[in-house]
Amino acid sequence: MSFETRQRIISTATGLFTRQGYFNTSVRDIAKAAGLSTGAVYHHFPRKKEIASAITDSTRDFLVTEFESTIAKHSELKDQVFEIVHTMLRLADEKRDLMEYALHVKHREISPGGKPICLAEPFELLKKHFRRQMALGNIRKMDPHAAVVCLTAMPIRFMQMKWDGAISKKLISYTNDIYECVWRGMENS
Amino acid sequence: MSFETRQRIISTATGLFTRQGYFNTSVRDIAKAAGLSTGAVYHHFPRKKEIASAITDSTRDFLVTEFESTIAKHSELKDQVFEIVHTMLRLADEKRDLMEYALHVKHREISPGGKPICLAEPFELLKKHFRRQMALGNIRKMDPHAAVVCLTAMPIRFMQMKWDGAISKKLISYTNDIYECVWRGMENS
DNA sequence: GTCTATAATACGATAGAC
DNA sequence: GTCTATCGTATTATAGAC
Repeated sequence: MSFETRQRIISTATGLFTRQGYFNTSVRDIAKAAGLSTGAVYHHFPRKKEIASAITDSTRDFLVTEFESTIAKHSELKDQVFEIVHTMLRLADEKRDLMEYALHVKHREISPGGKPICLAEPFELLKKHFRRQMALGNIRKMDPHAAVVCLTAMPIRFMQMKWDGAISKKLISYTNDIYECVWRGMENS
Repeated sequence: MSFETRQRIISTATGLFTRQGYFNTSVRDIAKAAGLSTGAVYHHFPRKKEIASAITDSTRDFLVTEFESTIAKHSELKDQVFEIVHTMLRLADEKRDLMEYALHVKHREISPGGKPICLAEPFELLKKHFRRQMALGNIRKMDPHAAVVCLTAMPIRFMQMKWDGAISKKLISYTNDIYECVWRGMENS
């Protein structure tokens, strides 16, 4: 099945989908950019939609692993919060295609009923963690949804603004400002 | 030019674009849903893209007016912040199509170089206001971008989650939780 | 201003040779 | 596994009657 070819198709498509959108990218575009013919692409993926699904799956898995190891780095919640904010911004700077695909591509338009990556496993992972911390009294009492959104909303909005061209600086340079807002928003004081 | 017909095309298209996406909506779809023929639609709009532009323009104007009057309601910043959060959530509940179009439709995919509505005039309006408040010492010193994102990120993320089906309750019911996080994040204490 | 009919094109997907 | 060639279809947009 030529694993490398399949992988090249995936990474080529990720770039094209995020840069020009799923619907503005034809299978011909992907094939040409990957140095293949349309026939070859269709040999690896029965449908265009399946290429998008493959990207979604690998992105989701990557983010779950990344979040798990980020949380494991510290024992104090305060430090974990800083580290999560930092990681999200760093990934947006370093793996732009991957993060933009996860957050910006409208999966619902591609396959009806499809949930965005950020609301699936990676989001649930964080929600569970903060529910425990809330029970322990380490953050204020509030709706569990609100706690996770308090943590992720600012990093995500900054990413979206960066991708939309409203920010030119590296996102990582906003780490402290964002962390301060986030932590003050949830700390139990 | 039959103003009502033009208006019916716009509101019909807004619903279709937000529900099934710009690229999954054909001009035939719009015409049929509006009770017209494709020829009639093309009489009012030379290109499909222009329909999207017309929606964008009216949405932007609406939001600017809405934000201006919301800020004018109170003199205390604290109250203004609550009111803005409340207004954003209320609009998302009451004018879903309009808000979802403003925030969820990927304008960049429709016309290259197009900025999202939320980053244009409405966003700039809030940024100017908070820059003044920061100079007056009413909120903590931080990057002006960060201050506005601190205010808008949580309401916007909640909207996106609602539209993606992750939330079923009315958004307005989260007003207090969101306001607490936002205000604690920016207050000068 | 609205209709029907159709032109022109691009796309997803397939067939069959190599 | 990869290629070229092509089918069938859907889409944007136009032409011309009413």
